[in-house]
Amino acid sequence: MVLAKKQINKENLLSEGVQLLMQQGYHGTGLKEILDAVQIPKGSFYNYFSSKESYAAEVIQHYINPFIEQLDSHLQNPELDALTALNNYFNELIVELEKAEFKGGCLLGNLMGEIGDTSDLCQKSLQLAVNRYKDLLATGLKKAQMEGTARIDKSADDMADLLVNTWQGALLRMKIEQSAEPIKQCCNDLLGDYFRV
Amino acid sequence: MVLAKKQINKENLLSEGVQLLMQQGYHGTGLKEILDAVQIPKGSFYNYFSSKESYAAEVIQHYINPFIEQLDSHLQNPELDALTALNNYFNELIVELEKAEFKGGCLLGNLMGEIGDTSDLCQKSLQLAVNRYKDLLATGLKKAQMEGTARIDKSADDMADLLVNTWQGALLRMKIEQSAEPIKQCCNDLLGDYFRV
DNA sequence: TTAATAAAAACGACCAGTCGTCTTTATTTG
DNA sequence: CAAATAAAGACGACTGGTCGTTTTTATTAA
Repeated sequence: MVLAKKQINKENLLSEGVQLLMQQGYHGTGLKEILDAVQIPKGSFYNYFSSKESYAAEVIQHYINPFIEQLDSHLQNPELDALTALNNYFNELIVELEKAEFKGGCLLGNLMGEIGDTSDLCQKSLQLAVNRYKDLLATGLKKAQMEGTARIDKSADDMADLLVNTWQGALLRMKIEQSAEPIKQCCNDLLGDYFRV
Repeated sequence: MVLAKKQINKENLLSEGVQLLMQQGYHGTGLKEILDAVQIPKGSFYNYFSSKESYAAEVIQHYINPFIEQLDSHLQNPELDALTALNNYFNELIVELEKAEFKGGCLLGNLMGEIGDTSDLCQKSLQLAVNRYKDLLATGLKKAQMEGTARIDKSADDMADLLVNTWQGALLRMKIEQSAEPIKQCCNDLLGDYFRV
């Protein structure tokens, strides 16, 4: 009961952190703003997290998990080949980003740029999150290779890296152009062309 | 004399801003830190700039100019074909980034992620800077197409977009991996493979 | 002397983090 | 089982310090 409430509070803090840190950045978001949003007193924050920095490190993991699950469920679909599944997954992301009117983008990309080389704690969390995500993409691409839809003269891991990086860069462009064109072009160029046999 | 000094002060503020904003971000850098570094009193800042935001917008332009000049001089080299010139230019960048031990990365990428969708002023400045840079890349790729080294079934402009975006994403990865491998792979995959005939 | 520029001082708002205190739960003792 | 004690959690007020910006004073140039 009490333990449950603590879990809920922590979960709420993490969820709100995902939104606020993604939209306003690490230094652009004060603890007060987060705590007000979830109605938790200032003094209670440090019962849940040891510092703002370690909080952000946890927010990063909390952010990436749903994406991994979503991507995985697409890849698990037995009716689709892996390359189509990847395409469908990214198209879903694009719809979401259009719905959000291109605000925020990706928490990982934003924090990599802002504090990726200044906060040790967050750097490690970002490494872990990005690599977990990249590995799943590589698994999908490997499957596409075995299905004969993806080229085999490049390793699935290298293609996954390229896809992650281009996607991140395209999200940055999306933010300043306020347009879905960069992220659509990313999918067309890589999934629709370069990765194909 | 006075006008000249004012110009020098402003120039120093912009140069220092490039370094600090790139390494610590917009919200992570206080005006005091910048002013202390160039030894200009805090009260004098608003004699040079109307706000921190408009200052950052000017810093962005001040940042990109040398890159455009550097890239342009490579492309102007009459002894090299354009694709080789582009490769040489990016290899120079990689050397610089290794020398800096992967700290900072690119001011444009970092600020796109942090404030690219929250500051109108900086968003416009980022648009201008990125597009000026991208257009020059497209010019180089167009030249490579005419020289027969780059594929012509994709427009030079689209390839330039892809190159900019992948480069930006690779820089983010570089920051958290503390390695030049992502940016090297970007060059290998695009300039060394995908863009070639 | 007047106008323009520079810089000092001060502004309220906000920052991450800590404090002592109070309440609730867990453990020990009779 | 109950009472006493200990530990843990929750909490708002407050810390010193910094934020970007404005107002006021001092200096310079015309």
